[in-house]
Formats: sequence, structure tokens, C-alpha cells
Amino acid sequence: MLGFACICNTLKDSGRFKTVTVKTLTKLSDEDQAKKLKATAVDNLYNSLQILKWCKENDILMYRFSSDIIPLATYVESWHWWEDGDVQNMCSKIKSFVEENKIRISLHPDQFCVLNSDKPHVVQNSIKHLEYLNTLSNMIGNKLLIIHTGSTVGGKEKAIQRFIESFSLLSKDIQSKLALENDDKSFGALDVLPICETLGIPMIFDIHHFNCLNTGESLSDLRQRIINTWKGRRPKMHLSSGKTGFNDRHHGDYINEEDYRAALKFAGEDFDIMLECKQKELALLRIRENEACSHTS
DNA sequence: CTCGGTCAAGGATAC
DNA sequence: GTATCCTTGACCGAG
Repeated sequence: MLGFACICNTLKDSGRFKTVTVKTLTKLSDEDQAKKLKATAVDNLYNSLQILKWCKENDILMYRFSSDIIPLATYVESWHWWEDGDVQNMCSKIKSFVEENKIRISLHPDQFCVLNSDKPHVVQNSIKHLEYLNTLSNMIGNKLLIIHTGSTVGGKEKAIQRFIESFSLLSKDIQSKLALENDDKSFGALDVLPICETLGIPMIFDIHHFNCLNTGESLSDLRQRIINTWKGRRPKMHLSSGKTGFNDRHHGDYINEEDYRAALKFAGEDFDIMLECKQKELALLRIRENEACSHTS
């Protein structure tokens, strides 16, 4: 099964997300601030639902939500978004739709969520960010929050220890949703696997990140260990192509043929594949077209 | 209207 | 320490 992330180009404006800047917000009265934040949040939730419906119509049953649905979620104290009736209403519509259609959903915190930072305030902010995403997750029926290990300050060993310490500070609810993904610069598959095994959380295998960062380990050696971290749940992996070549860290617009074949080979019958390329759903549709062509020829 | 500098949030790197 | 870049999509002020 294939899925895509965040934006749906096909839906034009209703396939994207709006946000609010602090600069704009501070020019408004308290009342107008709440109005603006609410209008944006409800709009973003509505658009998320439109994308899910589009997915269903197109037989795409895996989707990753934008993490920016609630604007300035952990920054503004004046509006309790989770207590807003209209927000709750939109969330429950999303939750029902996801459950009825068995769509596999997930959320990624942004890059500034660094659980293993050496700066205590950064860890606190990261936990706040995860708490926001966890609350939203419970409202829309999401069970998977995918994060990276984070910083390497002080060396990888110490950084991993800090990650494990921060993990222990999280609520059980958040812990049960977290999955850890290998990255392309610092923490490779062989760094992430032991952390996942220690903490008992699933590992998201990103095959493009693996291509950018590995120490010569073979895919076949990793495969079963990764599957084991999912403890019977169906594993999920990420796929993208380098913009200018095999191990260019920048993501390309589409998935190229060789990368797709390699991912399919790794996935076998076991993994769902989340596409992470610039052209989102268009890349997924292109893969399908190519497969249809090769079947008929 | 379009364009391009800017934006809550962190980190890595070079000096 | 400080400056600068990484990186993403949308904002927003200038023209």
C-alpha cells in the first residue's frame, strides 16, 4: 500500500494549509486573535478532511497529516483550541471518516521538536509540541507520531542517552504513539534500531535516508529486526528519491524507477510505503500509471 | 496583482 | 561566541 504526505496538489487551495504569523496576530485585539486562529484551524481541518475524501475516491488508504493544522498551537495561550466546539466537531468528522474507511494515518512533528537537545528549554518545548500533537491525534484518531532522534551534541552515545531520558518524561499515551525514523545525517538505521528495541517502539525505515547514511550494513540484515520492532503491527517505511542523484539528500519531485523497485524489493509483502517527495499525490499516481503500462505491455 | 524577503520554534558548521 | 546556512511552505509588505 502506498500513501503520501500533507499537500494534495490536485485539490488546489483546499489541498493546502494556512497558518498565522505572530507578527499578524499581535496587531489584532484579543478577540480578533482568537477569531483568526480559529478560522485558520477549522479551515485546515476541513481541508484535511477534503484530502482524506479525495484519497478514498482514489483508493489511497494511507496519509500523513500536516503538523501545522492548529496555528501557533503551543505558542498562544489565549485560545484553547482543543475545547472549541467547532474544532471538536471537525476532528470527530475526520476521526469517523478515517475509521470507517480504515485509512492509515500519521503525524510528524517539525524539525524543531528535539527531544534529546542538551538545552532543557528546548526539551520542554519539544514535549509541549508532542503534547499538542498527541491531543490532536486523540481527537482525529491518529496513533502514530514519527520523530527523529535529534541532535548529536556531546557525541552520539550521550545524545542517545538524552533521548532515552526525555522519552521517560513523556506520558504513556505519547510513548505509545511514538516511532523513530533513521535520518540522513546523524542517526542511521544501526543507531536507531537499538533505541527502538530498548524503548519498545517501532522503527520507521527511510530507505532514502539509508542510502545517504549507512556504514555498509545490508538491507537484508536490517529487515527482520525492523519488522520485529513493530510487534505484530504492519510495518511502514518511507521512500523518496534524491533530487540530483541516488544519495542527494534533497528530495526530488517524483520517485524514480530504480528507487521504487528497490523499495518494493525491501518491502516485500510486509511494509506499507509512504512517499515523501515534492509532488506528493501526483508522484503516487504516476507510479500507478507506470505499473499499469508495464502490465499491459 | 506578482515578487521576494521573512517567519515561533533548532542544529551544524566555519571562523 | 557569532554569523550563516540548512530547509519548507505560506505569509505579507512593497511596488
